[in-house]
Amino acid sequence: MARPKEYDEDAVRARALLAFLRGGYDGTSVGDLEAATDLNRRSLYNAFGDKKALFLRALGDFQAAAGERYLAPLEGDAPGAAAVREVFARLLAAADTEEGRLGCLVCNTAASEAGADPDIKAQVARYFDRVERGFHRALSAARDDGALASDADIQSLAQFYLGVLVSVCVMGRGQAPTATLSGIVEEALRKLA
Amino acid sequence: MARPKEYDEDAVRARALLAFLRGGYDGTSVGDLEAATDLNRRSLYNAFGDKKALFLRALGDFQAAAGERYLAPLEGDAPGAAAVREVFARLLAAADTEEGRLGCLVCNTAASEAGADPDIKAQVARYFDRVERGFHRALSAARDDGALASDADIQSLAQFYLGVLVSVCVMGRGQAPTATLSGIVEEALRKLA
DNA sequence: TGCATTTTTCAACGATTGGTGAATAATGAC
DNA sequence: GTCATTATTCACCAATCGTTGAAAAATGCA
Repeated sequence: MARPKEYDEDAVRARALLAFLRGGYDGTSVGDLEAATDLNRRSLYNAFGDKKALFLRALGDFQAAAGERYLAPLEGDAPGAAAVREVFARLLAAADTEEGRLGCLVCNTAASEAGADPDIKAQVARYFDRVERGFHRALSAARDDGALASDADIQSLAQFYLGVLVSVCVMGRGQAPTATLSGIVEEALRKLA
Repeated sequence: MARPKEYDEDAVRARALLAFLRGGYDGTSVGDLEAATDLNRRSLYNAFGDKKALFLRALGDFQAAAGERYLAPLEGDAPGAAAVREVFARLLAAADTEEGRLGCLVCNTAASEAGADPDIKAQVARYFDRVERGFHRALSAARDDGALASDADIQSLAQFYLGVLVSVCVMGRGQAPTATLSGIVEEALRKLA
C-alpha cells in the first residue's frame, strides 16, 4: 500500500529518551535528536509531530521504564518494608552505571525551565503522584506487618520517601559521590524497623 | 576620568539572578537578560564578559544570599537541633512566596544540562558541600546536647538533611503542594528529639 | 505496469541565538 | 576647552534554532 518505515519506532523513542536524559528539553536540539536516532529531521516530524510531542512521548516512556525497573516492588504483590528498601537498593545500584548517572527525566524536568509548560508539568505531577502512591501502599503494608508503629503517619512518610527518591536522582546527576547517596538512603531507611 | 555607569551593578546582578531562577541557564536568553536588567546588551558584556560568566556570578550571588537567608542558623553561634529545624522552617515559609517557588538556583542547575559544564559543576558541588558541612556542624552540636544519640552517625545524617533540602527545593519548584513539602520535612525532622 | 500512498531526502524558511564593531555621549584631568 | 577614558546606543554578524515544502523513492493494490 505504501512505503514501509525503515526504522523501529520503539528503538527510535528509546534513543530520543537517552538524548533528552543527557541534555534536557532545551539542551537537546532537533539536530541532536537526528544524530541520536539516525533519523532524518522530516521523519521525526512525520512520526511524532514536533519536538515537544516527542519529548512528551519520551517522558511517558521514561515513566513506564522507570516504573518497571525501580517502582515494581512498590506496585507488585509483595509490598512492605522490604519493597521500600529494594527500591532504593535498585536506585543506588543504578547510580553506579553510566545510564543511571543521567538521573531521572522527571526530576530533571521538574527542576528545569521546561517544567513551566502545563502539559509537561502535568506529566511530572502524575509521576510523582504514582511514586507517592506506591510508597503509601508499601508503607501501609509495612505497618500491618509491624515494621512501622501502628500510629505511623503513612501519608507523610510516603511523601518523605518520594522526596528522598527525588534527592537521590538529582544529586546523583550532579555527580555526588555514591557514598553521599547511600548515606542519604541509609539514614532514610532507618525509619523502617 | 571616564563616563560613570548609569546602573548599580549589584541591582543588575540581583535582577539577572531572578531571570536565571525563572528560566535556568539555557532558558534565559541574552535578550531576556536585557529586559530583566534594563541594560543594553553591550553594557552587560562590558560588565560581565559573557553569558556564562554572568551566570556564574548569579550562581555565586545566590549562594551568598541563600547562605544568609536559610543557612545562617547552621553557621551561626547557636548550632544544634533547633538550628536544623529553623532552616527547614525558613525553607517552607519561602515555598509560600512567589520568589521561593522559583526554587534553588543550585539545585535547578544540578539537575539541568548546564550542570555538565565543569565550572558550573564545581560551584554546585561547592554549595552542596557547604550545606552538608553546615548540617554536620549543627548535628554534632545536637548530639552533644543530647538531641541525638551519642552513637548517631553525624556524617550520613548531614548528607541526609542535605538531600531533604534538595528535594524540598526541587519539588517546590515543581509546584508540589505545600502540604507535601511539609510532610517531607516533618518526617525528616522526627530524627531529632 | 501504472496508481495511490507514505516514507525519505534535501534544501530552505524566518526567527532567535550568543556575541561584536563602531560611532556617540558623558565624565575627570589638564 | 581639549583630551583620554569609559559607558551607552545601534546595527549587525554568523550560527543555530524549530519547522516545513517539494521532489524522489519505495511499497501494495489494481
